[in-house]
Amino acid sequence: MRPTLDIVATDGAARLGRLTLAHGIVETPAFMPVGTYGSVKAMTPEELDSLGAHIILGNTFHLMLRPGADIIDAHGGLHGFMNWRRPILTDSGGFQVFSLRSLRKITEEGVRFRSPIDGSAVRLTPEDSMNVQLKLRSDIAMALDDCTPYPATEAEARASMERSMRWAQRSHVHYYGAGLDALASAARARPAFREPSGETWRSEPPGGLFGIVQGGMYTNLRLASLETLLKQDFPGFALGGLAVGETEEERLRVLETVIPHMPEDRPRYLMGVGKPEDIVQAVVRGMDMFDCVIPTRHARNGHLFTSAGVVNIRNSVHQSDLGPLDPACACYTCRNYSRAYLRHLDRCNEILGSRLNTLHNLHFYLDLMRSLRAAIAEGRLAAFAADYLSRRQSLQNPVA
RNA sequence: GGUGGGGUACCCAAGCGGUCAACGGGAGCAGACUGUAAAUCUGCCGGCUUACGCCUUCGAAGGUUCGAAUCCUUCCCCCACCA
Repeated sequence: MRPTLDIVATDGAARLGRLTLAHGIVETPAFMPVGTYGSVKAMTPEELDSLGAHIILGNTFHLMLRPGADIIDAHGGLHGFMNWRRPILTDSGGFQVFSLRSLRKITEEGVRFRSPIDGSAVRLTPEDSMNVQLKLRSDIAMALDDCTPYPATEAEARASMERSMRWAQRSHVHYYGAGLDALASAARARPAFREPSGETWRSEPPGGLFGIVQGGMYTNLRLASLETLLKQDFPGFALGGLAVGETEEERLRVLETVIPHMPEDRPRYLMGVGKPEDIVQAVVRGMDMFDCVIPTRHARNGHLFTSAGVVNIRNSVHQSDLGPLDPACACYTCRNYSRAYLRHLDRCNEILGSRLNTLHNLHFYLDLMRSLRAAIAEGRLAAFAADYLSRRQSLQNPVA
């Protein structure tokens, strides 16, 4: 099913939308928790659902290496494999081109990696990535891109971007050509996955492919990249290669340059971003979708987001604090446990600590998205954002 | 009572004449983390000091030596086995 976006309301450049996907509707602006290995670390699907997650991420590269696309395919796709019935977006492996750059070599054909698991040689071409994503049957697949590192010279950024554009075209041709049709009919012919409980269910066929704008911090390259992608019929567009070390000013300049040229009727996805204030800044400028490991990873590292700023629950000041993490928070963790207990769990390396912290941080992020959507619906986003950003600012630089 | 093995910083533990304020772990304290090789990583971790550096440490007390955590003597503790 092709992803389609209905704009419900706008407020300045910001949009409130309903993104219809094969496995359900996603209200935008949306935050997508990251579940690299077919699991949003420490969370069950039921918990994600109760937190209000409408869509989550999976990763092509890592799932291809382990357990392999065929095992997931045999479960009717990633949905059946991980028991998550709502939409899934899969990253193409493009981020691993960036994050695993010490283990890979780029050629025109694609990327050759040394597997981070066992060191063996792994090939990932745009066609390989599409084949895997089709087998995962994600609602949204991403084109294989070359995520440009920062800093990069203009020549480097241009070469990288142009390669991403050639790969995007190959991704599109393969995904919508032989791939999608073949997979869709193969999926229809295969018996439904039978769960251990006895319940059977058939996952929907793959959904659609998003293109990814690259070009580093060079606005001319960014615009050229978008222009190239627009020549093909992508149902959505992403901005990649951001939040890789650049300044906020540079990132916002790229957003403000590119967004006005993006199709209004297609979802806009800012990949890998970010901190709560980064998301607010991007929503104000017209972005619809976000993902980031920060809420989940930071949770496991004791770094918790609250209405009064960031709390490092490992710090000794919380040792005997009987109060909740955030009195203003309605999440399960804040309603039931003291800071002293959360610190204790962290210090003892108890799994429950990771779970309660993750529950809280994801609640914080998803609640922020609900607030942003409400503000857009009510036409008061500018005031909401100004207030939010100034409050965050003052929390980071307290006036002693 | 006898024989053997030990006592090192908050804990465990290496070191066995100088390059030792003393390897490693752990604990403790702080920091980092943005499409997850991350329940990870980094720094500090005897005292004073921003640092250079200085001072006090390796069961206790003596001794040998230019120099001792390291060698010798005595003593005090702990462990194992034997009586």
